[in-house]
Amino acid sequence: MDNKGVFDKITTHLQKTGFVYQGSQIYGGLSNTWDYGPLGSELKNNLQNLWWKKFVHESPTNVGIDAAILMNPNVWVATGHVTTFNDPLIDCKECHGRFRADQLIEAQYPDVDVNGMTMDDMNKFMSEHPLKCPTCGKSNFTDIRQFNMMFKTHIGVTEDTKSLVYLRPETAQGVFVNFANVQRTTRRKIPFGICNVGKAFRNEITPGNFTFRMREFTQMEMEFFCKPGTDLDWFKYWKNFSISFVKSLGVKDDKLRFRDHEPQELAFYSKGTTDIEYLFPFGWGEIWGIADRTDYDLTKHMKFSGESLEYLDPETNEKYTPYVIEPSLGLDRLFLMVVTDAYDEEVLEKGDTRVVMHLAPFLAPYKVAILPLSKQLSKNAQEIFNSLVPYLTATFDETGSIGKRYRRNDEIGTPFCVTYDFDSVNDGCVTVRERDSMKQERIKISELKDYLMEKTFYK
RNA sequence: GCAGGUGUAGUUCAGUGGUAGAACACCAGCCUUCCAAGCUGGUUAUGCGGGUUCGAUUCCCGUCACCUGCUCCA
Repeated sequence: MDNKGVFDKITTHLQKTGFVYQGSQIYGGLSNTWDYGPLGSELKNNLQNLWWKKFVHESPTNVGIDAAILMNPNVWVATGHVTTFNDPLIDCKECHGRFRADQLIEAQYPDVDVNGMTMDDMNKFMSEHPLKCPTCGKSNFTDIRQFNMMFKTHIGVTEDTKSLVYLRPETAQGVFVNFANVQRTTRRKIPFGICNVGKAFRNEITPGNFTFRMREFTQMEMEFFCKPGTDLDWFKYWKNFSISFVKSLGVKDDKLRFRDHEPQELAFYSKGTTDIEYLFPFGWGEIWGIADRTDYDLTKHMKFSGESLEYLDPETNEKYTPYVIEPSLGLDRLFLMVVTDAYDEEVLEKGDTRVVMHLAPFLAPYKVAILPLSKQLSKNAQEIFNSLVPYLTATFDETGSIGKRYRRNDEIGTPFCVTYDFDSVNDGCVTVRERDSMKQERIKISELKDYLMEKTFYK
């Protein structure tokens, strides 16, 4: 089977089993929006909580915040998002190809400095200097149209420019504008990090590959503030910390790699960026970007807000603007990586196949399935279910043969199946069947909770 | 946004200008009682909106979604 076929199977499986649904499905859908179903939302929450545990709870330096999606529009003026990310697009009227005007001018007139040109400048330049279409070679373009990747909306009832606000294109700025608040209220000393999780919105021209590139997505970001000059050491530290977190989720080592950005592809704010990439069926894809953002953001916010965001080192009395290391992670991509890596079709001895999601137990939507061997035993099995759910996510299934119910749970990644049989009534034991090995062992019902919690705990 | 392709049960596929079929899945009952068994019964579909026609799931137009390629991706 080719890679495309594999990815199709995985995305179909996710939709069939209730991990992910197409958005607004009964209305014919809405392009590239996806809803997480009962299983998917559990898995997504698990990933988010583990990240929070590692980066906030277990960290001696870091704290977390939950910043608003809507921000004062001047935030995005300060960061350059309003001006810099207006892509000047033109279409070739002959072959309908679409291009960025600045890139065409730069390529065909290398002596011209396009960075200083406004949209009007470029339109004027094009009328005097014909541009050739790279595809068909003709010179017949539309006027330049601006394309900004930020979603716009309005506060209040009138849709005038005064009330214009943007949906944040990244969660990072919610941290930067709160840098001084957090530092003061938590009495943090540099170095320390602030973590923020939430939705971000980018009006991409072409999203795609299922949930890999969406217009609405969840970012998990940390901004780690450190003294200038120590930034490279911290960059290495958080790069290694991040990759070890990804590896702890149980994905295959040979499908992970670091990729350093070439100098010319670095974002305007970044001194250096490394991506952690995963080998998806459609190719290597970025999961996590670790960037040295220098003092770019704080400096800009000081300039545009007029507020000081400098840090006074209480020991040396030195005053400086901190540098920032940013490990920035797409939760939806982490999710897609985990489920892609876990999906497997096994051929069994009898020649039939089973679909198995080899999810790490601590990630599984359900840690355990409670299965009465017969419907006559449902009442007792239900009591076991009730006793476990305060501690673990569990599911209960009494329909179909026992083998069928094992398969159903294999398909959604449930690591343990507990069968209550006719002997259980007398000996107080149940059969615990493990997903990956298909091995079974008898466990006392009184010890079941501790047994399962131990086996499904993230360390 | 452009070009090409595709839309029929939950899934995979048939089929037709005149009552839309199957397999698997799902539900119920019987049977069975630790890895997709069997029997019986049952639920569920022509993406949406127009047009042509006596009649459209089928032909035409539009729209929406998906796939492939291009453009884009802080």
